[in-house]
Amino acid sequence: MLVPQLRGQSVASRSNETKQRILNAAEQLFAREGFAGVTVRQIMREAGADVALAYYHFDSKRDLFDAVLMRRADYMNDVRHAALDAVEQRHQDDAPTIEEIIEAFTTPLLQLLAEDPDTWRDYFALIAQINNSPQWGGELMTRFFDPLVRRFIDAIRRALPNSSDADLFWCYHFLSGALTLTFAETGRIDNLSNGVCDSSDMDAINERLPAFIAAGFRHICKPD
Amino acid sequence: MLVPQLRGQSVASRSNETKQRILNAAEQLFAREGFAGVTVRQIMREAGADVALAYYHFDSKRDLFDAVLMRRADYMNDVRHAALDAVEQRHQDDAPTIEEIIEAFTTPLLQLLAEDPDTWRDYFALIAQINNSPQWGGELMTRFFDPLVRRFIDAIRRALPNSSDADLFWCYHFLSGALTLTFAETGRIDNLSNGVCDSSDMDAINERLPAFIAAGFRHICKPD
DNA sequence: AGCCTAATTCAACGTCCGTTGAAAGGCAAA
DNA sequence: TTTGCCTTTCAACGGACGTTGAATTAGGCT
Repeated sequence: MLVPQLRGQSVASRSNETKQRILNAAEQLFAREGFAGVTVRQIMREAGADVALAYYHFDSKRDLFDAVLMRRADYMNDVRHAALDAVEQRHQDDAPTIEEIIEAFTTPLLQLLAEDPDTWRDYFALIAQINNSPQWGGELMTRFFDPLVRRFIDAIRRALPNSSDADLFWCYHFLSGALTLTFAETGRIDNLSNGVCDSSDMDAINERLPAFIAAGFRHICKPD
Repeated sequence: MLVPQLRGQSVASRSNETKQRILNAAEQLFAREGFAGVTVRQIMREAGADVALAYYHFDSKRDLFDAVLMRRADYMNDVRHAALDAVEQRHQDDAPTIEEIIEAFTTPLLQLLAEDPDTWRDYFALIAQINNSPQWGGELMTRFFDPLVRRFIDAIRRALPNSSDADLFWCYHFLSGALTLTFAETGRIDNLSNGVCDSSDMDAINERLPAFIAAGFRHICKPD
């Protein structure tokens, strides 16, 4: 099948562009106010398009919400899988340290932020809200992130042999809470510290979060 | 001024009872669906009272939301202040360990859950959502919890002398994320672990969370 | 040119929203 | 019994909600 030469802009790409504009507007607004706090009309006003167009490109408000999540989930998972690949590549004979594994879980997020701050800031804020919501947390986090998370926990299990599953899962849960709050950039730490700390200071986070978490794992996950 | 003998139920106490019924319904619903995900009509249906009554007892939906938060915040802060008092009482001459301080921050929450599970479960879920929301996180957490949190950080500072403020605030931030997610009981860890772990298993949390966090503090907050 | 399909606009649907003013009920004081 | 205050009900307001069907536009194909 031949791909036709496109003069100017094809219909399909025009459609995809508006779809992305809608997703961008939705991502930003959902991140700030949550699913219920945003109306389809607001989103389409922000996207500069007619309300009905939302329902041409997506089945429903809920479907649009899922599409916002889905759009970046695969890429984010790929980046983190690649980081863990690199660690395992480096340690084909010996075992990596937990620090290296945790860093493979966290530093890709910092890289994404460095590449395209505005985009990923909103996405991470959205993930934080979902992770902490009884409504979405159980289902959506599981759906989008379980395979990656399981692989990381397996890697940590090998780095801390004979740890119990319960210890590993609980420690991952603590990691998950610390990580999502930190990347949500709610402004909380800025207020609490009277400006000593800056939510968006990624170097400060990179210097502390992986080491903090690794120390916690090390302390809890010991051979039975 | 004389307090009149009340035959049956006084007007004032009748009023306070419905007010509490409204707050209970609001707490439960806000915890599950967030501020915007709940309507005043839903709340009043759940509370078994007329819609307009919400606006007799509270100024607005937002005011009701604040009242839900405020109702338990003072008591919760008192319990945690008392726990830290006890630690400082025990260590008037020597310094307490970080473990003891962190436990004074976390175990009161477990006690509240043991006393009245249904009530506090919803409240903690609500706090978790607020803490992770860009909309509320900065302002509300600061308003309700800053004095207590500052006192705890001061105590940790004395237990880990010469730590930098930035280290202390960041480590507290990680604690905050881990703690609020853990007490939110979203069901996430149950799914992830295929039932190995149980969100509501407070013993499992008590055995791991304080030790995990203390190890993190110890590792990061070292003399300059 | 004319057709076909995909993309977009327009106008509207029924429903529910947060909120309010006025009326009704209940109970203590006089 | 009447008065007066506190609490609760009733009915409604204007507006915004999620969603839809039909009409319009735009662009590639023959």
